[in-house]
Amino acid sequence: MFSKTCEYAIRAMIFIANKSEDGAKIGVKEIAKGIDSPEYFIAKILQDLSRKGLVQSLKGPTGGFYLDRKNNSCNLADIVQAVDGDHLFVGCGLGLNECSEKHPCPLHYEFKKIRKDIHDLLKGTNLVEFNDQLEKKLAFLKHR
Amino acid sequence: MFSKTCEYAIRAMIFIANKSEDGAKIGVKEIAKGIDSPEYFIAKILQDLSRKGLVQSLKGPTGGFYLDRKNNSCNLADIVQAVDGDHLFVGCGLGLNECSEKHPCPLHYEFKKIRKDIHDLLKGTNLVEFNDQLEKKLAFLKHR
DNA sequence: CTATTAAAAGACAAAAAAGTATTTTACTTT
DNA sequence: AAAGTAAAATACTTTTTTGTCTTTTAATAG
Repeated sequence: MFSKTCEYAIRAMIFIANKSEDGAKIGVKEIAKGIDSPEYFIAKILQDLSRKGLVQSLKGPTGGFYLDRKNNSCNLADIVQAVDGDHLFVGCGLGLNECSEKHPCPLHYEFKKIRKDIHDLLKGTNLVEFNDQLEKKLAFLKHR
Repeated sequence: MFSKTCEYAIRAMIFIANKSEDGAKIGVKEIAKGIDSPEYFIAKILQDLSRKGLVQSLKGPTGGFYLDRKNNSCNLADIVQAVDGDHLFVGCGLGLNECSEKHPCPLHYEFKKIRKDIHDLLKGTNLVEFNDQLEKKLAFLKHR
């Protein structure tokens, strides 16, 4: 569904949203531990998201990653879009690059609905939405 | 959603189902042309599906790929399962390998529904189902 | 101002996926 | 039986994805 990069990105963003509620900044090491991801890899991913403005960062001591007001209202579709592009949302399920209403693949209309459901779900899901569940340990971002 | 291999596999299987309605056998070249795929690549994919019994094949002159009665009732989920495994149907959307009702990722329940929809759609879609549309050129398996 | 800290940038490496080519095997037609 | 055909098997190459490491830049604390 998502690329590995994108999976890590979503988990990291939820993690940061959760940990930086009070304006704190979170370092790469803590994030990597918190979501069970390779440290250098998630660093690279976050740098990319930072360049794209989905997350804020600050260098130096007490530095780290955090979200500003705008980032907080970011939804999961924004992250997927930034990392994997819109392929999942608009691409042909069978890989035809000319698939359209005028020239549909056999599954065009069926997939349209699925893709819409996925997009609606992600678009309607805000980063901060999980803070409660995470705190109460009703949901998890790592393996155990 | 699917791997490239799986996309080609589905398109090829639908193509074969369509072309071998009357028991004819279809060669790799014709298939590759019919679905706009790399010839050697689709050959390899079909050999794999043949080994797994999802498609029949015969060597030599007048040889090629075709479907027997059983294969005809094969649905798209069977193909996806054979090529990509069950990852799409049962895996965690965020890549946690220990994701479960007892230890859910934040999106576990939402994804559960999506995955079920995808599975139901594929499971409920038979190969031969598209013969009509394809013949009437209401649906296509290649780029133009 | 200096030392330290942490992200940014960019180069590198490994693994997996995608794609190609060659040789072997099996079947048919003559 | 021999020649020709088409899939099977297998080896190989390229590209993409995933993951790691080193150097540079920017911020802060002392």
